[in-house]
Amino acid sequence: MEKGSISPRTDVFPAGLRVLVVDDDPTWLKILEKMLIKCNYEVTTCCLAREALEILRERKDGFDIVISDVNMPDMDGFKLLEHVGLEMDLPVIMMSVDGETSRVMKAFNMERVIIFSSLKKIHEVKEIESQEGNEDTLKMRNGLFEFDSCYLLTGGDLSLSKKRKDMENQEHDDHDFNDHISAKKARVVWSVDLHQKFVKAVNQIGFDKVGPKKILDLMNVPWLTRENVASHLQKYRMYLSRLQKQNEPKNSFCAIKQQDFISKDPSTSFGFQGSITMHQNSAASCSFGYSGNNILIQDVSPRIHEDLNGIGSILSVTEPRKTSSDEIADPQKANHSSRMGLTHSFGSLGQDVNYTSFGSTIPQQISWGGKIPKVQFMEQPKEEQEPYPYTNQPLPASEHHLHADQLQSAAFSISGTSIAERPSEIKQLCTEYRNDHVRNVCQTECTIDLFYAQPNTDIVNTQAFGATFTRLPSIKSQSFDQNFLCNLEPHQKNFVKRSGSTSVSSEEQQQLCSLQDYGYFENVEHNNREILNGSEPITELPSHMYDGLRFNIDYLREIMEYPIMDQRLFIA
DNA sequence: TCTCGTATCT
DNA sequence: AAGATACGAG
Repeated sequence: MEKGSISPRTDVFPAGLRVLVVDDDPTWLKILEKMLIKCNYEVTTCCLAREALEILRERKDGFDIVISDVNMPDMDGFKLLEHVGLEMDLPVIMMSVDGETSRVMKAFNMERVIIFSSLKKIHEVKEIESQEGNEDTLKMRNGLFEFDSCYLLTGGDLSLSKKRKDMENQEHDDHDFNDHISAKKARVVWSVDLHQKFVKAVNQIGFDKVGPKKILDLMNVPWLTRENVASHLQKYRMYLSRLQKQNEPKNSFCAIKQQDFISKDPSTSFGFQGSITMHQNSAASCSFGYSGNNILIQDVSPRIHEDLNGIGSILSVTEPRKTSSDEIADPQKANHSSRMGLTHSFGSLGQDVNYTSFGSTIPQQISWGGKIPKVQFMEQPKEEQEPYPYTNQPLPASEHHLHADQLQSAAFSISGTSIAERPSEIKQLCTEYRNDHVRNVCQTECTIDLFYAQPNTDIVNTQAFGATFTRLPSIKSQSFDQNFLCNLEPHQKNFVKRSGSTSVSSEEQQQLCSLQDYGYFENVEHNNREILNGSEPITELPSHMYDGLRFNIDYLREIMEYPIMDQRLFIA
C-alpha cells in the first residue's frame, strides 16, 4: 500500500491484514471471504482445520490473523486455536454460529483471542455495510475487535505481525500500516489467573534469580512475550518496593520500640529471620511485631502505649500457608486512610516458599525480594473523644494478648484489607492457624480476632471467626472505620465488641444472598457472624486485581456481566 | 545477540 | 495506573 493512498479503506487498520479463514461451511466461507476482501484484507480460505494448519505451517509468517469456526468436522476449533497459538503465535478469531456460551468461555480460559460473533450477524453487517459503503467493518479499538455489532476480543499479539512485516518489507513497505498495527496492539491484561501463574513462577525461580525470561518459560503461556512479563515484573517490583518504603519509617520506630519492650536482638527488629513485624500503616495507630518467639506489640499512639494489655485487642494473626498459592498485598488499600484493618502488605508465598525460608534468606534492606510478609495496621480513629473501642476499651487481657512465648516460632502472616476480599482464604488461614497453633495458645492467653473494615457499605462483610475461636468474642467488622464506629450508639459499639454482630442492612442481605446464589459463599448467615466460605481463594492479586475482584457489589456485577455479554455478543 | 533493568510513553 | 516500548548495559 502506498502512503497517502486515496482510498480511505487502505488507510484504516487493518486493511491489508493477511487473514486465513477456516470454516467448514463453504457458503459462509465465501461470504466471509468476500466481506474481508472488500475490506482490503488479504484473504486465504480453507474448509478444514487440518488444512489450515498445513497452510499455516507451509507459509509461516504468511498470515497475520486466523479466523476460525468453532465447529469443524476434522478438528475442534479450539484445538486449532491451540496449535496456532503454540506454533505460530498468531491471533485467532473464533466464530460461533450458535453462540455456545460455555464453548466460548473455553476460549477465554485459553487466554487467546476470543471472539463472539455469529455468522448471521456478520452477514447482517455485510448488508449494512453494502448500504453504507463507507465504513470499515472491522476495526480494532483498545484490544477489542469490533465487527460492527459483533464484538471480538483479542489477546493476540499483533506486534508479531508488525515485526514480521518489518523484516519482510523494511525498505519498501507501508509504514502506515505497520504503525496502525503497532499502535493498536492489544494490551495484555494480567488477569487473576495470569498473575497467579506469574507469582508462582517468581516464587519457583526464587526472588534473587528471577528474570522475565525465566518467568515466561515457567508460566508457559504461549502468547505471552518476554516484554509482557518484563513489564509486569517491573510493576510488581515497584509495587513491592513501594511497600517497603511505606514500612521503612515505621520499621525504624518499631525497632526502637521493640528494644524498649521486648526484643534485644537487633536481627529481629524488622521481622526477618523467621519472624514478622507488624507495621502500622498510620502514625496514629499501633503496630505489632513478632520476633522469634515474641510478638512485639508496638503502640505509637500514647493512648494505647500506656496500656499494652489493650493493644492486642485488634490483633489478627493467621498462619502462613505453606501449601497455598501465593499472594501479594495491596498497598493502595493500605493507603486508604478511612479503612481500619489489617493489611498483609506482602506475602509472595509460593508452593515452594514459606515465610521462614523466605525471610531467613533475604537480607533486610534489599530490593523488592527482601520483603517479607508484614502486617500493617490501618488507621485508627484519630479523635480522642471517640476512641476506637478496641483500644479504648480493651477486652480482658486474657482474651486479647497474643503471648509470644506461647506461640510457636513459626512466622505469621496477617491478612488485612484483603480479608474482606478473600474470605475463603482467610477462613482457610484461620483454620490452619487454629489447627496448628490456636488451640494451644488459646488455652492460655490468646485472642485471635479477625476482622476487617471497609469504608463502603457495598462490601460483603466478613466477620470474626467466632466459631473457630470459641473462646473469643467474634469481632465483626462492618464498615469498621471511624465513621462507622462513631456513628454507632454506645450499646451498638458494645454489641459490636461483644457479639461481633450488628444488624445487616437489607441491601447487604441482598448482596449476601446474591453471592450465595452465585456459589461464592456458603454458610453465610445474615447476622454476619458466620464465615464466608468462598470458592477458590483469590490470592496474589495486585491492587487493581483486588479492585476488580473483591467480594463486593462490583464483583457481583462483574460476575453477572457474563450473561449480559452473552446476550450482546451471541446474537443469533 | 540475548536478556535484563530502568526510564519513559501511552 | 497498568502495560508497552525504548534503550543502554552486561
